[in-house]
Amino acid sequence: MHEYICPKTEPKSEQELMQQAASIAGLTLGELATLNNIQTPENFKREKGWTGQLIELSLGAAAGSKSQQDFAALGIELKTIPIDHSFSPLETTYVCYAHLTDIAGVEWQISSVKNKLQRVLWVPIDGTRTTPPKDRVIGTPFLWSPSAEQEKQLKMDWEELMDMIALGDVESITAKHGQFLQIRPKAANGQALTDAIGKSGKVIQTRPRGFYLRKDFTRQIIEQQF
DNA sequence: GAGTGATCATAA
DNA sequence: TTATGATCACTC
Repeated sequence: MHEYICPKTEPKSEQELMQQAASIAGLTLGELATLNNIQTPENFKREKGWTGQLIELSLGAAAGSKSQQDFAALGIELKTIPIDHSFSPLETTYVCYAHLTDIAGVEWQISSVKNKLQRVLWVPIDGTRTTPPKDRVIGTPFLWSPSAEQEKQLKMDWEELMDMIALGDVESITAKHGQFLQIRPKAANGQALTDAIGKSGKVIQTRPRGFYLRKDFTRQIIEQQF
């Protein structure tokens, strides 16, 4: 176990990334923030993505919003996941933005959902709401790839949801669809609109959506680690 | 209490 | 506006 040192560049190998990841396990978010010279918010009512960005910074991920994996050169995506004391996920996990137009011919194999989830470095973090951010403890990060069974489950949900979008049924999709992968609104507020396919192929305006992993799915991933 | 739908910050 | 990082908070 080596001591945590702020990265200056992106990790060049999986081994380098994993060693860096292991070095933050056991630290609190407050300690890690201090080591990186940033302030820890009192709560996440406003800066909801703060944890994820702190971990990205700590592991040397290139900043910015790119529709690529966090460590593109290594083909690895970074995700933090809030868990309780029984290692159970407290929140669903955002995967990616859902495109609602020009989706004809898009297949699972080339979908951004599969692309993002191919190899994920999960960083479990104690996310009990009663624990202030600075006292939340980082767990042991681990690398995961979907098993054949898990990928099949995701593919089925994805195909069902994409079919509905393609057929102009976006507006009837709710978070109840999909057993493991769901679609929910993803926007700055309820007023945001984007183009989508409507009935009879007409272009309509609707609220932007994103793909999310249900807690049942992420719980499987975490459990298979222990 | 769980889960869905709503919302916050930031970059390009 | 799209997309990244997610959690909040209301309803059931």
